[in-house]
Amino acid sequence: MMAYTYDHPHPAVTVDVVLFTIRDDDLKALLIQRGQEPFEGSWALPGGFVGIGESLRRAAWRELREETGVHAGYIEQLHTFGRPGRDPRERVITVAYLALLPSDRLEPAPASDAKAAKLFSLKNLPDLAFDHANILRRGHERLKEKLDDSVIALQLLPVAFTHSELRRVYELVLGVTLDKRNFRKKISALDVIEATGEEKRAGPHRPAKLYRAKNPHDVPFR
Amino acid sequence: MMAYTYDHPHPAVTVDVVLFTIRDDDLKALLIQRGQEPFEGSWALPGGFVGIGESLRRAAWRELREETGVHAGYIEQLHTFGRPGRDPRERVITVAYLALLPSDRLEPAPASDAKAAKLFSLKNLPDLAFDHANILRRGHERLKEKLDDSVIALQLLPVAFTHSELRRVYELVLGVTLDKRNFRKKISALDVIEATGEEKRAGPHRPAKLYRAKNPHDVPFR
DNA sequence: GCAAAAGTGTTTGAGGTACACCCATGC
DNA sequence: GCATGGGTGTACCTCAAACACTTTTGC
Repeated sequence: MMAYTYDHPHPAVTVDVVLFTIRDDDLKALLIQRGQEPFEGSWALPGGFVGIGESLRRAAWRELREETGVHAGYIEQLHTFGRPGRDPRERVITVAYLALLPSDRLEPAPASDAKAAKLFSLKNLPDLAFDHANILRRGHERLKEKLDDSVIALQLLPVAFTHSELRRVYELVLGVTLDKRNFRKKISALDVIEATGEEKRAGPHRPAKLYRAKNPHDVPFR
Repeated sequence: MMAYTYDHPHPAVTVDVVLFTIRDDDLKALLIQRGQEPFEGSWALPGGFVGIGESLRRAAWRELREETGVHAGYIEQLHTFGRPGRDPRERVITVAYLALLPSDRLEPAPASDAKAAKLFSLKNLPDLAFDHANILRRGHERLKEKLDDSVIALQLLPVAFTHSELRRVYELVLGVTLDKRNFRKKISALDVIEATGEEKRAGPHRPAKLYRAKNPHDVPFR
């Protein structure tokens, strides 16, 4: 067993990932069931220790992949949580990340030291380990803030999507209902999507036009 | 000499503080001159290692005080910077804080392992150690963002201030000039300041009414 | 009296909100 | 033919931006 020695005490540094997606007409967060103490068996955010030569963002991306099989699309730093005592083992400072992924690119597959990886509706969350409930809440708040002044909603949709689907993202994240016509006007003013020319038939009603992001920069890592 | 041993490598965790104030009709940042390697003699943000049982915010506040003699008023977490190699000694992850203080409550007094502590105009910054130039830039960006949708500007003013002084804070931080009448209307709509009844005489012109924050919560730690 | 900043309203344009009907389809 | 969601336009209101003159003082 290797040992690492320092002349002053060092906290441990972890990353944790709040990943949101939309599935079954619901905003969901990806959680894992811990396979180790502390909090063995509890649900928690995917995350883990930062490698000593690894960037924080890369660690977040790696831990998410290792514990859930999910390759994050969009990912941004959220906040750093370091209250002494938040981890019963030792002083642990965690850098939280917010990640978004369209449901069609997400199939949880528990691995590493997770017993299970599952999507949970925000309306029906289990108790979470550590201070993860708080981190998740902050992730949701950040997502709401960003939705208003950016095209981040495209990160939660497949490559081609209908206007209704886009509007539904806003409604689910913000927890409101939006006027169809006003929403079209707003999106049109942003000038960030364009019709693909295709249509989507989905039931006994007029088919919906499909759209895509105009600027590939709005949908990185795709 | 004590030694601290762990079974996997731990990065060091520091805090760094971007403190802004307004002095001599200019937006200034507080910097220290390093008294130790690495970057001995270089200018840098005040900051240092987080105590093993100390919260991040408290560490930021303490390091600022120890290195510059300044007791921060407003302080909020900015971002965490952890690129491997940003510190030549070892892996160091730093949690940056944004702090604001009215000039009348700030008298830099170098201490601890700083050779000097001084305010620098943002227009005339020296080269900075580590990635501190980048952190400082992010601090300024955050300050600009927050100015628009909060009453944070009050953190940069003395208890009583004139309308012109308040407007000048916005102008200096945002780097624009603002219309006197429109600005009054905007502030009035926010409903966060009230006249003290006093006036300020400052030269061969009509005296200006003095104002203060209505809600003490807008000026915490004062 | 003159120089200097304080103080004060109105007009205009843009953007957000409220609101109702026809269209194309599957069954 | 009917139920279902897709698609469209107008009126109103609020807020941001442009813009000029009078007031009070120190010298």
